[in-house]
Amino acid sequence: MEIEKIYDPAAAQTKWYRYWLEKGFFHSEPDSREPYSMVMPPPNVTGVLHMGHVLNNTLQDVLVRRARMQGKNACWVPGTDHASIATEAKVVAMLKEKGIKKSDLTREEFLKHAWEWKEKFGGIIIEQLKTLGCSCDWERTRFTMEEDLSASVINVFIDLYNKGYIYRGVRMINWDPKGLTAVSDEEVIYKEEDSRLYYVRYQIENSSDEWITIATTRPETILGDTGVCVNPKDARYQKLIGKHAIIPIVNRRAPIIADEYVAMDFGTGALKITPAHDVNDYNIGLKHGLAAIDTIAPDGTMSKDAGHYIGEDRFTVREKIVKDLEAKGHIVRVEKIKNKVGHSERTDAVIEPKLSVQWFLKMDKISKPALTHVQDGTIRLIPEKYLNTYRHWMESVHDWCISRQLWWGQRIPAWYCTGSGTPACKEPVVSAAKPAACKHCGSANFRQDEDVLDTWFSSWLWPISVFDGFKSPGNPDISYYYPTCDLVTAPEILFFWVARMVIAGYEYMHREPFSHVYLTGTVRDKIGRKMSKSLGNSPDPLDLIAKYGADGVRVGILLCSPAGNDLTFDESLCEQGRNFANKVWNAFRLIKGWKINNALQQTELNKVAVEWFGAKLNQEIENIDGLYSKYRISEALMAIYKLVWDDFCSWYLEMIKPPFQGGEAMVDEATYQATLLFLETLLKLLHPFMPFITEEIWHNLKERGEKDCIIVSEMPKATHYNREIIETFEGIKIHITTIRNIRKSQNIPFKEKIKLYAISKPDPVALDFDQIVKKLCNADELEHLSTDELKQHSEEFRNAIRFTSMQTEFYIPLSKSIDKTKEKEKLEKELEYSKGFLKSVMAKLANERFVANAKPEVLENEKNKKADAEAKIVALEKQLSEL
RNA sequence: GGGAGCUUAGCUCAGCUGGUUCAGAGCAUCUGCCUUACAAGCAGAGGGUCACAGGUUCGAACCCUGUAGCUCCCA
Repeated sequence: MEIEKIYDPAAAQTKWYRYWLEKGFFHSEPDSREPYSMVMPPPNVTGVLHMGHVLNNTLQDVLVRRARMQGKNACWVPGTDHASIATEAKVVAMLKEKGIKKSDLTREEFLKHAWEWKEKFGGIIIEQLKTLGCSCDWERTRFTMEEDLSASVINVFIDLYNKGYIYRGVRMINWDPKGLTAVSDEEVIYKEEDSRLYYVRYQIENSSDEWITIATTRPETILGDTGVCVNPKDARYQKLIGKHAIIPIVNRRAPIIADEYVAMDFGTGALKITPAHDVNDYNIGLKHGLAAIDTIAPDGTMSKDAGHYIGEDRFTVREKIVKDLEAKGHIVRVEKIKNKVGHSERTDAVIEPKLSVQWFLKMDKISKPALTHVQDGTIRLIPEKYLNTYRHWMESVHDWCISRQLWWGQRIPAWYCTGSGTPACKEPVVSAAKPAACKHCGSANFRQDEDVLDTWFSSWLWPISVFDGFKSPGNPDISYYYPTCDLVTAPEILFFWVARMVIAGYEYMHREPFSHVYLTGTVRDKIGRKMSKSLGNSPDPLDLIAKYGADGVRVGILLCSPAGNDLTFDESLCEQGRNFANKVWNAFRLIKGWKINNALQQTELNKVAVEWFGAKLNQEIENIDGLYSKYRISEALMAIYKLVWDDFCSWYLEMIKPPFQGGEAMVDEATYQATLLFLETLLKLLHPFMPFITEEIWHNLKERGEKDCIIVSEMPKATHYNREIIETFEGIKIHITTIRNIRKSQNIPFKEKIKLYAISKPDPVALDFDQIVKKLCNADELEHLSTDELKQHSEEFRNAIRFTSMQTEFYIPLSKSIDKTKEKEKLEKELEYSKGFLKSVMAKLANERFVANAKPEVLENEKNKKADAEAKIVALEKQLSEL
């Protein structure tokens, strides 16, 4: 059977993914083995696969496949997140296209549309992950809004409310006028923008021409001003403190107060106070008892309370009010300024600070264990540099605003009595079901809180809820899989999600939810921009997979992803991955083409080659294990890459490659079996990174039983190995490279056989490699001569090229005369370098303080360097004189 | 405004306790090869004032101080 010269990944991908699923290799049930569990950061139901997911999920798949092969009971739980704001926005947009307005629908009708949307599009990303090769336990796929998980969310809310952690209060919140919802602090993105700073003068009450000038970037908020504040130390305003200013347009009298908060050097040093629309103003207002007038409606237009420009958008009003103020002589001047403006992460609308009644989770007490257990190493952040950031946040954590003015999500289980009622009836009743009767007035009429909970309020329970830890505490799954082992996620959501999962883990399981948090970098394009849909600078992963194969894409993304560092992704990396797959394929093709000849004895050459690669393989397994333990995944991949390509293909296979004779390549049994075992070992090491091609070759190598798959094979472990042979071969490699170099510089074609003579004290281990040197240098002879014997060859060596490699002198007799000038130049250059090197070593050794202070090993080393350099100089000088 | 981090070859990055694992890897580049596994390949080679300026030290990519540029987080 002819094997294709170029590996075609497409067929193998569908074939093996289906096979793995059929055999249930991804599925896990608790048993006596050590568990390895991991929860997938649930992607949004609105999402389609992007490069960030590719990176994140490839890493997880590598970890989980390796764990599975190490004999652990591996369980990777996938799922999706309902993403309140994003999904609701999508559904609203979809309805709008159909000509339906959300406001025309009842809550139930809207939710029906939302669920339909979710059923239709919500699974896309999950299917895409399969293309990538993710070995998730799909039977355990969860969704944050499914019935059980929603029940857990509601119960946790009630529990925390009863514990006194959840409260309802009026707070300054970040209002998204486009999404018509509150968003958390973490969902506000500050962008630097070109703005204007308007200097506006307010007349002092009862004065004819006395003014105070304030500076503001938001003149439209003047309508809500209830005070003017100056620094108490500011000499300019001493006489005004305690007086009143008249707010223009609205003609409201507002007290001039003094507070340390005001910076004297910003603007005019006088600050207008709008308690309803600025968080700092709000705090000052509270302190000084100023009224808060809410002048901006939820949709970002001026409200009735503004009294002017009612119903007009805040940005239109900004232009208008400036004109009106100017007309009335209030504008003193206008400056250009750069300031940071908050935008909604979801809708990009400019955030409006707004007073609002919201639900909050008190964070001070509940978050304590989440800090201590990250600091004490129970939970390890990788890379560690995030510890600082984490601590900083946890030490200054704010209460978490958990209500959202949306319909898509878990509705807050709070009920308000609508009976005639006493004032006490206004207090909400928190319970999963509608209360039977009001405790205060006996009414049976209640309305439920309109708001839903923040999506993170459900995903923070994820590592517990996916194992039904709330629904049935202590069930076999939760007892076996919790705490999970690794969590792989992006640093952007360290606080949104990771920290909160830790909090929930300690609150409800009294244990960490995971022991390691691997934080990936951000995927950026070639010029350093974050890859995003809006920029259109992200390739479609599915296109990449079609072009380079899933294995190629996996290798491509991992090659450039050191933990926690951003990665600049370039398509050429996938090409490199594809090329590597092809290399592996061809190594297999070569070996597969050999015929075993039982009449053949294993040659000395093959025996040495097998011995060397066996040692090298074990050394690298040890190395790779070390890299994994430090979560240096891309380095582990590179180590395997080099092991396969350089050591196995370029060195080992070239050593043992049998010649073609009579159309067949014959190899002895022992070498063949050893090589096969090496290849299998390499495939296993490679499997977590390149699952498809390794499984394909695995089954092509020999007939396998139904369940004899590489995915469940045993990961190779390092055994004791011969370090000496590796070291010796490193020297031999240098000889070979030097000889190849000489060939090239002398224009000796590789096909032409050469004779080699070496003058050295033969090293028994090195001698074993003689056959290999001959083969790889295409020499038909390699003779070791003593200095005396050398003399006998003097005639023959008259026209020989002579060179030194690692203190061994070599001679290659040539048929034609050699190019002496070129050779001389090269030797002189080398001599010059060696002399310079010796000089630097001598200088060190002549330095008394160095000799006195340096460690003995270091000193010894310098002495060796000196001896080596001196010997080399002698040899080079001799060669030069002979030329 | 406050904090954290980064700057090493053309590109992306390693570089642990200051000293032979110290200036490295992969890619790209250049040169020669269509050699019976692979041109998606083989064999070689050339690339760096370790951001800059000081300091500590016998010795600095590594430690200290300052400067510049970049990134992220928080307000």
